[in-house]
Amino acid sequence: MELRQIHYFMAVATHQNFSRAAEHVHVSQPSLSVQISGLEQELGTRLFDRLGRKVVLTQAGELFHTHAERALRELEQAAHVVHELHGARRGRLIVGALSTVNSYLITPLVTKFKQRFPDIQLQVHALPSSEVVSGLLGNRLDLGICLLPLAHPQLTMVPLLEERLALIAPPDMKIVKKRMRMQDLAFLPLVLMPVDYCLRKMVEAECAKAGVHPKVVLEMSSPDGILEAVAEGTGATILPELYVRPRLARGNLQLIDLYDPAPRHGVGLAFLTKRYRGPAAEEFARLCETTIRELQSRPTLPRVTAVHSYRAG
Amino acid sequence: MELRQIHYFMAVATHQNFSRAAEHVHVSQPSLSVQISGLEQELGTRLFDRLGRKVVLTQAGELFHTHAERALRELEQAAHVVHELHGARRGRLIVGALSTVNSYLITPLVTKFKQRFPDIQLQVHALPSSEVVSGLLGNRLDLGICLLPLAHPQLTMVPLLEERLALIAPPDMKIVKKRMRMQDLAFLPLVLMPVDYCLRKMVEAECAKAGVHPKVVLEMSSPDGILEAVAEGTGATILPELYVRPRLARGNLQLIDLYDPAPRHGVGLAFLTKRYRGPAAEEFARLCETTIRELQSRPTLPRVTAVHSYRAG
DNA sequence: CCATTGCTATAGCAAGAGACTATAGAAAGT
DNA sequence: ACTTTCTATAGTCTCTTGCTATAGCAATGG
Repeated sequence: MELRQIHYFMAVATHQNFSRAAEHVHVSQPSLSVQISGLEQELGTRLFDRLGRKVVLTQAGELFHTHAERALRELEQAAHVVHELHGARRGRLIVGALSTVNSYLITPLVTKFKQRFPDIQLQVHALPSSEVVSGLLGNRLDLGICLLPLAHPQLTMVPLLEERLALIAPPDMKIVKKRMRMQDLAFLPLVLMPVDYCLRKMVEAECAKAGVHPKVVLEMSSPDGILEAVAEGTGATILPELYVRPRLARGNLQLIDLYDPAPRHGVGLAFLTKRYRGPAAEEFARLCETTIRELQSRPTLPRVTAVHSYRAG
Repeated sequence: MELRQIHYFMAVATHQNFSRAAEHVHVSQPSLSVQISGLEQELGTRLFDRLGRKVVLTQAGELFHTHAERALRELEQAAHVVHELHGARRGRLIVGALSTVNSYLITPLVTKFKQRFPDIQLQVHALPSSEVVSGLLGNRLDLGICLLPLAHPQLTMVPLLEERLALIAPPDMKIVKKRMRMQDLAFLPLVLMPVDYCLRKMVEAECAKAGVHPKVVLEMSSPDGILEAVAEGTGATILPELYVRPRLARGNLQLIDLYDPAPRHGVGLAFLTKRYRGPAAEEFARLCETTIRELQSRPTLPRVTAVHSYRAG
């Protein structure tokens, strides 16, 4: 059974006439006759009664017609949904992002994305860098935002920005200057993430580079919780500057640059190299870069208060 | 879009591997690759992510898959129902039959037919001969049983039987012999069908042949009503012998043969010559002939009392 | 009653689509 | 580094399908 035969069949059924049906499907009448009779032979039954002037469906033809019509509709639908997807008017985009990046980058990004592609189902999961990677490899994520450097044969990395870590101290803590050496951290009580967290490991790595051993007085698993603890004077902490900056507005925290060496790390966009990402993902990636440019041009970003319709699991 | 492409697509989707899919659909791997990439090109999107070891559907592929699967199911169904029809396990047969023939031939015939083809939807309409013909020409009937002779260029007639008309008289009417000349009808009060009925015309035609003018004392449009009137002594009537015979059992009617000339007419099976009739109609025609042979071998047929599930409109 | 018209089926020929073999090229496993 | 596994490409050949011309059949009109 060939799709061509089905199309011809439908044409004859509607026009009740081989010659006109042939015109309608842009073939010669004999070609159409041959195809129809081929179909009839394959099915073992006449589908049309050739009654001289008119051609009408037999019972078999009628039964066949109902199903054939539905089949063609389904194929049309199949092509249609794919084209909708291509125009990004349909589809699903699953992104995994570092939780800190999530808070300052994703929030405005999602707003823009939803404006442009209101019908794309967007999911943004806050995940540690390792799970972003495994999610990409396991095909559970379309895009990932994770730490650099990362060299994996199956993944492509696009560097997005450099995150600087800054010291966050309670307002009453007396700091000599607006800057502090990494070595001076050794005498400071710190509130940090638990040891199995990515952010903690990064802080420890930076301290190790400077040859200091941080004095941890409290471990909390949520960055916001840590900031509250700091605001209450429990100690200082070290967090990505971009993450903390919008939270400084309330005035109960002070931000101190660290140096010698300045703690920083790259953040990049990752995806499976061989995987076809689709227009929605491409656009998301583009929006990432423009959003970052905007963030960097406005050092003190006002807190975004809009409610976003994305799920962060 | 070709059906071949859809089949190959489904195979790759299920096996997640081009080579094995190719084996499964009995083509070489390159042929399958070409077809898939042709489909992708036509749709403007990748349908599969070739991830080295595995091949998985893209989002577009998944969307396409659901519809493609349904389309294939519909086509399977289309072929299936046609085959069911071919095996006479499905379908509809619409027969138009003369009302008199209807009563004695169709009743046992329907019983047999329903036994052999329980799933065929059978409709038997009691119609005058002219409407049988127009019904066939208008494609509203699959088969017809009508009067002979009938020569129509589009219709094929198969003679089935000769119906003899007989005089039916009340039991108290004194008849000299069991036979009566047509001429003697002139003095008999008759109960006949109204003039626009086929049966009435036939009776008048037979009388005309014998040169007599029937004396009609009552007109009724139902043969059974006529018989009741005759039984009550209103007059005699003329009806097909086969129709009346099973109704003689009650003993309130007597049947007298007519002769000189014997009134008779042929009855035949009719259908559109060019129309494909299908196995159900073929079988119905065969059953007609066997049933008639049975009827003629048992001159006094017992009244069939079974309830039949056919509609007579 | 013959000729014409309208429609479908068949025959023969030309072009194109698809299938196959061989092979390149990339990635995963040993 | 080598081998294996898998997909993509190139070239050749065959089969399918399309086309034109025409036969054949029924209905219609002069």
